[in-house]
Amino acid sequence: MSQITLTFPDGNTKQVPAGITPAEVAEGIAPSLAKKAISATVNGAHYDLAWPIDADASIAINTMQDDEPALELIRHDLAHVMARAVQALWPDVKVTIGPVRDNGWFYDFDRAEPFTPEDLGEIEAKMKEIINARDPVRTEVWSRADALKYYEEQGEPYKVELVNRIPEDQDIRMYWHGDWQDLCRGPHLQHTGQLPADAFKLTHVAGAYWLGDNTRPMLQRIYGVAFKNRNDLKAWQVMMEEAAKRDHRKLGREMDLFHMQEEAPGQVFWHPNGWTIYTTLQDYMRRQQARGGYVEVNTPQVVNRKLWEASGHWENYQENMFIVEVDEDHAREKTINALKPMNCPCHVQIFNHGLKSYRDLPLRMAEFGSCNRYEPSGALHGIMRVRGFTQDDAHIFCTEDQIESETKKFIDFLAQIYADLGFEKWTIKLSTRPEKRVGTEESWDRVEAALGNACKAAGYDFEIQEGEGAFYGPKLEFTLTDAIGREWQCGTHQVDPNLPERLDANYIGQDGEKHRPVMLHRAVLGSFERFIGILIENSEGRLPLWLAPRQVVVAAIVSDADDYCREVAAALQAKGIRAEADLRNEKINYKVREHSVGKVPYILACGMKEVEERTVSVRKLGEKQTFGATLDEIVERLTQEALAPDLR
RNA sequence: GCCGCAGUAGCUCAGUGGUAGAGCGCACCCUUGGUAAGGGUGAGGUCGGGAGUUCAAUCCUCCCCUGCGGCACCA
Repeated sequence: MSQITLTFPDGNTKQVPAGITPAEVAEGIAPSLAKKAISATVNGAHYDLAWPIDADASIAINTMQDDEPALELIRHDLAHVMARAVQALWPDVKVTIGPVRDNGWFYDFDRAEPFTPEDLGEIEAKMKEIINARDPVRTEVWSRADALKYYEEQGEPYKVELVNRIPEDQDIRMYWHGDWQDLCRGPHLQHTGQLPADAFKLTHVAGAYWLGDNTRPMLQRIYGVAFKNRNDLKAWQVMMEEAAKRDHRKLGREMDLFHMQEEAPGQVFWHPNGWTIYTTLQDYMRRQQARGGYVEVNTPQVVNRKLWEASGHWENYQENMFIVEVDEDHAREKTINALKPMNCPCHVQIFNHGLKSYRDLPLRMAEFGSCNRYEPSGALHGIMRVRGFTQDDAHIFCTEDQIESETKKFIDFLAQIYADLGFEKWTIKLSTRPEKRVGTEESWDRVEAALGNACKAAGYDFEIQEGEGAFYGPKLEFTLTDAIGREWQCGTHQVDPNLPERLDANYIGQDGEKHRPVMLHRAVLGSFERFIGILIENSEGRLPLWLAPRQVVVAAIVSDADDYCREVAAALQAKGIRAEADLRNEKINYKVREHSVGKVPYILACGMKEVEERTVSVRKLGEKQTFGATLDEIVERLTQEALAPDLR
């Protein structure tokens, strides 16, 4: 048998027979390592301990100390253990697929009856039995014909389909957990006893389409989470509770920001507090846009179908549009209109009004554009996914040569805004040409390169999302990370040569001839509704002072201080601070608690001591320690602190 | 849109085949209290909407609406 050379992480090499398995390699190093081993990393690929190595390779034996392979295997093996438990409890259930995802895994089953929460408890118990049985995990490579025959006999139609979907040149691998078997590419642990019986939890059940295709049957999906040990599971549970505390729907109620009701699904009733955040943010964006060289416009809500036909929305986007018919009784003839789902066609109308010269380009046209989209009912979520919303939208009309510099300028613009709003960490994704597309290869080459170059020029790396661009052009997506590590895609920047073509936009070039401009669709926040939701969740309602709807409450400790409290509040209000006096017949404890729960950044308490000294006792949100300040000092301090970041 | 779950006072929730309760909030009274809930009294509900079963429905059945968790969607 021929020899191969294995290279270990410490640089040592060893001659071994070809076809050796990582399990044997581990055994050769130390029997204790062989026992602890969970998998191997061979030439960078994750290997099962039972897979033979046929050629020279670098190898590292993994144990539970190695986080990434350990979690991958724990979650993946638990997916199989769960499927086995389900079939043990309900033999008629058909198994499908069960990948690792997020902090755990899911597995989809075909079962007439949905699973109940009680079922989940039973499944968990059965899984623990399986883990405790320490069943060996075995792997075998089967022929396609054998696999098909086996699954047909077993009555597992989904597995038959999966086998048929495996590419011809790929091995068909079967894994046995004890006497239960599943189709899987592996790798897996040595035996189920390596799984942590106390560090996993089945979380919920949900419907999911087979292969993610809404024309295929809906299956029952069970989600689970798993970690290396019980403490990590607990940490995850704490994290989930933290996330629940930040829920903007809950905070929106507690802070009296907005409400929604069934007569207007997917639309927001902004209360005074919430609307203050909204307008403050909008004022800030308006100043930024003015600085960024944008002109602001405003366009109609209800627009005749003819324009949507011309723009292509009628054909491609009608499902998502609110259609408005005007009846003969009211109009001379029946017309069909739609609420605008996007602003771009209207912006082209403004561009087209009057002749444009190359000297007008780039023309950056911004609108706080109120749009309505008939989003599918299941998609609605608080103020994050709504049917009526306002975008911080703009379209940059420019030449193809200007795309790169305009893109860079936009990235700089967006970076400043994200920084001002407290988001330090964000990433860029570049989506490239999809399979179905318009335009020449050469123009896609040029435009994709322009976007990439602009990112680099602005000093940012980007990740490529192959084939995820729009049919008319590539796009950049800007995703920010919030305080608890969740990601939100907000900013977008899309190159569109198509709409100017469809709506016949043109400008007169230096040569005196008509030319077609390109449009860049771009947004920084996305929508005010969603972005405010993100701001709330990111800050847990503790918005920075300049954005807080109620910035200061002046709370009277005794009623003899009422007049002074009014005076303090008035002095702050005179400086533009959103201050109010709380003169209610309540104890200071009560007032402090209520305004703390209400996330008011500053409480200024005043009793007779403060009245006599003309001071205030300052309590900052989240801090137990109070401090004293004179009236003049606190007015000066808060006036400075309450300035928007761009006005400091 | 699809699967599952839910909808009772402003909020959080309990409850029953004979039309309903708590805590918080709200109003009024007492209390003037020094940094996260002082005490008392009171008002407040077509039990999401419609239909059906029943002597009787908030409760059982069906349809619809809305919300929640996913899936799909996000030209």
